[in-house]
Amino acid sequence: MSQINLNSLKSLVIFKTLYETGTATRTAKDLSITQSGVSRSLAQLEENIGMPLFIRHKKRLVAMPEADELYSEILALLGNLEEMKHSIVALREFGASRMRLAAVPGLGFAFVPKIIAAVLQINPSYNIYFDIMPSSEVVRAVESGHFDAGFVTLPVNSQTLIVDKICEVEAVSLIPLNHSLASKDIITIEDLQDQHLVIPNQPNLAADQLLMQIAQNNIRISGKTEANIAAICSLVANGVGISLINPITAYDLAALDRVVIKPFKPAFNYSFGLVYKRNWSGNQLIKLLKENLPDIPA
Amino acid sequence: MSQINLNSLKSLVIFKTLYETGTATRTAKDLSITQSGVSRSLAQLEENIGMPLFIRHKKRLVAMPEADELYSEILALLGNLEEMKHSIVALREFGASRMRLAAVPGLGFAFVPKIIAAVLQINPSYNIYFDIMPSSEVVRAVESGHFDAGFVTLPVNSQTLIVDKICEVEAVSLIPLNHSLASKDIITIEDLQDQHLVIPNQPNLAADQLLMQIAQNNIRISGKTEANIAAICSLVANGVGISLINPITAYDLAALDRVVIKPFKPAFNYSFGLVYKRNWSGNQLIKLLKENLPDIPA
DNA sequence: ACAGAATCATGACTAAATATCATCAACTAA
DNA sequence: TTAGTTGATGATATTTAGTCATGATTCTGT
Repeated sequence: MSQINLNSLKSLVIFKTLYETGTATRTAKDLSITQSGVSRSLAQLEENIGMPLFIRHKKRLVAMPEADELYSEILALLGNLEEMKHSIVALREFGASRMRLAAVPGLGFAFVPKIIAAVLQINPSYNIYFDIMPSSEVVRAVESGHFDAGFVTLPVNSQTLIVDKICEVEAVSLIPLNHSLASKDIITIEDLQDQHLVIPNQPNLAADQLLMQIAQNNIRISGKTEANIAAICSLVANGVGISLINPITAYDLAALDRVVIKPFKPAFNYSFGLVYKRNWSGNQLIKLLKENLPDIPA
Repeated sequence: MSQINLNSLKSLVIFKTLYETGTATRTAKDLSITQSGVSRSLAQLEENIGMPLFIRHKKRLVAMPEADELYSEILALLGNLEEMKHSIVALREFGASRMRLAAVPGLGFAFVPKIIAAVLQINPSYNIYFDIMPSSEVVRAVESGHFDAGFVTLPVNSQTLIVDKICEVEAVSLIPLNHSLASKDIITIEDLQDQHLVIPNQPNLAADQLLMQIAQNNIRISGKTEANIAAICSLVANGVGISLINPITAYDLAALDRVVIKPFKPAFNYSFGLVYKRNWSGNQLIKLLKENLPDIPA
C-alpha cells in the first residue's frame, strides 16, 4: 500500500461538497473559498490517493463510480468527526464526565450527597460513583487510582495528591432533649464532669483531643460509649449520653426533635479537605464540587 | 458552541501518540518529528478545542481526565480513517466494486458470462448484476443509469454514452449435420436457393442485410422461420433449415454433434461494442472487461 | 450564428500553517 | 555537583493552502 496522505480534512470536506453540488464553482461559493482553490484541492486529493475521482468532460466535473464509494466512506468519517466535536464541546463545558468519589463517613451521609445532587442538578449527564470509607483509606484509594477524588479529614499526608481544604468547623455538643445540660447556651469542658460520653470509634482527631483535655483538666466522666459515627446521634437521642462531634455530621444526622446541638468551649477544630491526583487539577468537575459545597450550619 | 477547528489530523495523531507514550520526546521520536513540534502541536490543539488536556507538572505532561475521554474518541476516529485508507487502496487497485451489466442476447448466453467469470477470477470481491435485453434497451438502460455498462450490437446512436467497439466478426452459416450443404467448405448466397431459413426474430442487422441480398440476387427461398436467437441453434439441429448468425452465438449455442458451422460469402459483418456513461471511463472494471474478452472462434 | 455567461485549469503570487534549530529552565538520578 | 532528562519558546525556514488574473471550452438564449 503506497502511503496515502490524508492530513487535510479540508480536502475531504471539499470533495464531499463537490460531490454533492456537482460543480466546483458552487462548492467554492458554499465553502466561501475560490473556485481555483476547489480545483486545486481536488487535484491534490486525487494525487494523494493515486486515482482520479472525477472525469473532466466538456469543462464539467463528473463523478466516477470510485467517487460514489469514497463519498459514503467520507460521510461516515465526517459524521464521526462531528460526533467528536460534540463530545469536545461537552468536555469543555462539563469536563470529564465520570468521577469516582470517596468520602469520610462524617461527610458521606449527607454533606457529599448534597454536593453530588447539586452538581447533577447542573448537569445530569455526569456519571458518579460514590463510596464511604475512613480518611486514610480515601487517601489510599485516590493515590492508587481506584478513585478520582476524595473528601477527607485533614490533615492528610500524601506526596502525590493535591489537597484542597474545603472547610474548618468547630466541634459541637449533642445533648438529649430532656438532659439537664440541654438548657445551657454553651457547653464547656467542665460540664462533662460525671457525664457519659458518646464518641466515634474510628480514629478521630477531635475525640482524641477531647479525651486529652479531659485528662488535663482532671475531669472525671462517668463512662464512655464508642460507636460508629452513624450511630452516635441515635445513641444520644436515646439518652445514652452526650457527644461531641463535628457540626456537619451533627446537623446531617441529628433527630432534632430529640436532641439539641450546642456550641462547645474550648473549640476543637475539624478540617475537611478534597484530595485528588494532579491530573485532575483544573478539571471542571472538581471545580463544580468545590463551588457547590452545602452551607455549613452556624 | 464556539467553533472547533480540526482540519489537521496530524495534531490528533500526535495527541494519540503522546497519550500513549506519555512523553513528548518519545512521541517526537516515534513520529519522526522534533520535540518542539510535538509541544507546539499539543499547545495548538488545546488552544483549538478550548481546554487543557495535559497538565504540566515538574516538566512532565500528565494526561487530564478530559484527555482520557478524548483519547477514546480519537481512537475511534483514526480507526475509521484507517478503514477508509484501506478502502481507497482497494478502490485504486480494483476500481469501484459494483457494476450492473446488460448485454444483448447474442453475447449474453456465454460470451459475457465468460468475461464476468474471468474478471471475478482476478478479483472475487466485485459485485456484478447482469441481465440480457435487446441492444436498444441496453442503451436506454445505461443512459438512464439503471445499468452501468452494456454489451450492444453496433452501431448504436447515443450522444451521452461512450461506445467502445470490442470486436467485428463475419456471420457464419449453421447447417444440420446431415444436410446436403454440410459437406461444402464455404456456403455462398446462391446455396440458399430453395432452402428454409431460420433467422432471429428481433431486429437484426445481418438478417436484414441477408434478406436484402437474397432479394437483390433473385434467390428464392422455400420459406423462413423467425425465432428467438436462443432457439435458433436448436431449430437448425432439428433440421428445420439453415441459419446465418454471428459466430459467437453460433459457437456458444450450437450442439456441434448435430450441426456444422461454415463460413459464408459474401461476408456479413457484425460489430459488438461496450457502452457506458462517461463517468465510468478510466474505471478499472471497464478496463478489466475489455482485457478479458474471450477468444473469438476463427 | 453569435454574444455573453458559465464551466474548470493553471501560472504566479501570498498568506497561513507547520516544522526546525538553538536554547532555556526545571527536574532527576548518579 | 554534574550529566542527562524533560517540555517550552523565540526566531527562522519550509511546506501547504489559498487568491488573483487569465485562458480555453462549453452552454444558453436570442
